[in-house]
Amino acid sequence: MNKRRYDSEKAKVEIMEHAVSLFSQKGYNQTSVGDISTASGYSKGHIYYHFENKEKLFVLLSQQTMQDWHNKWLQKEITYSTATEKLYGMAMHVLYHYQTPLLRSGQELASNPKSSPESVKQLYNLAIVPMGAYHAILQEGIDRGEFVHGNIDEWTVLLGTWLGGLCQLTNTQELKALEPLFNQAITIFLKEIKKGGI
Amino acid sequence: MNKRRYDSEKAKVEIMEHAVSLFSQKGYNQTSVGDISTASGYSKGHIYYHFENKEKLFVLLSQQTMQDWHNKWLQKEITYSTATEKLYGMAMHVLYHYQTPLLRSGQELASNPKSSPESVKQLYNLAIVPMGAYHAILQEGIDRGEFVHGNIDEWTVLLGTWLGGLCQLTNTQELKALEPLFNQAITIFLKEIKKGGI
DNA sequence: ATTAAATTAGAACGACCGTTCAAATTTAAA
DNA sequence: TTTAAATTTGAACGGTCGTTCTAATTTAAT
Repeated sequence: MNKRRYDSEKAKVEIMEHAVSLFSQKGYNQTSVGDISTASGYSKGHIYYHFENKEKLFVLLSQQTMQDWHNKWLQKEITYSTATEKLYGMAMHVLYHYQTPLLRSGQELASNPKSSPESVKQLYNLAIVPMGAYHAILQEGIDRGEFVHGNIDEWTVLLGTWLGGLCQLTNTQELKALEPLFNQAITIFLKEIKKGGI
Repeated sequence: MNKRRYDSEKAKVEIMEHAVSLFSQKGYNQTSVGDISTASGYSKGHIYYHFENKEKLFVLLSQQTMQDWHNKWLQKEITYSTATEKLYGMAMHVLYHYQTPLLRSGQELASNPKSSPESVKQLYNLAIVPMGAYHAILQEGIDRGEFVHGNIDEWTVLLGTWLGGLCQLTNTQELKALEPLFNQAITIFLKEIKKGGI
């Protein structure tokens, strides 16, 4: 056994990893700082050395997770050539990479009157990220002549809520089994917006 | 001031009303029995005279709320003559009467490992009620020749998740403003299932 | 080698929460 | 009127949790 050396950054990363996992599994309120301490192997005091409080830690984790999701999408996006393909690709990206349980924990925090308004605001702002991605695809489809001209903002919300609703199924069903459902949603949605009829 | 008389049933009802309101506003974990006691004006001890514990109280409230929603729908349903009309009517019924905040609190309870498995099961069973209502409309549409023959179970899930996703918007937006969105979702969905093309 | 800063641990605190319990009050039956 | 049951209260308990604080340990600079 080597002599232990402090590596504060490694500790911070490990704490964050375990915290994400616990918040996703148990929700915000039911995950205690003690839980994170036990899981990560670092003391409670040490967690407060790295993070101001539990709330700020959670917000940071949520933002990072959402950023991660978006970055992965931007990488995958360039492998598709049409907006139609991108919609199907996005459905799979949401199904497999959208961290539904973590984001739902955010609703727990946001619905608590004791939470700081700033944190609540930051969590609500997270919803803008996926909506922006959907909007970009739809805009591209219109520009490329794949999709008809229509109320793009309304389309964005409709698509976003549908994918968001479908994501709730990931609690109780296997991801693989949900693929046809996600694809079918895109197919139906495309009938509305795609140029050239059925 | 009349001499006060015990009216246990009235007390029970009042406690339940305030509990529903609080669970909806603040979520399950963030609503304490003390909160319900203060709001209803009955002591904590009295709440436990009527209900075994907080968890059972919440499950009862959820079941009653869902039952209520369904009964109201059954009454309204008979005012529509076609399955197509019923779909639009159902969208409005969901928008205005589905108690999204309360039901979301159920996810809080269900995601807590300390919750009794029986309660969790009962909460999950609640989702069957609206799905059953959607299924009935789709079945009727097919039987009446309004809708094409298709995978009715898949349709049910797709419709249910879409309406469920749209309901999340009720947190941040006025109900009235959401009407066009709900209607548009039905319109798009109908393009997929309605007989006779576009 | 000395020293100041960075890092980590763990005890302790104060607050809150779900639940229990014994006692007080009211009701209804005898 | 007496008595037992139903109803209601409020104090109390045991537990948990977020946070703070002090002290110990390690690191890096002098």
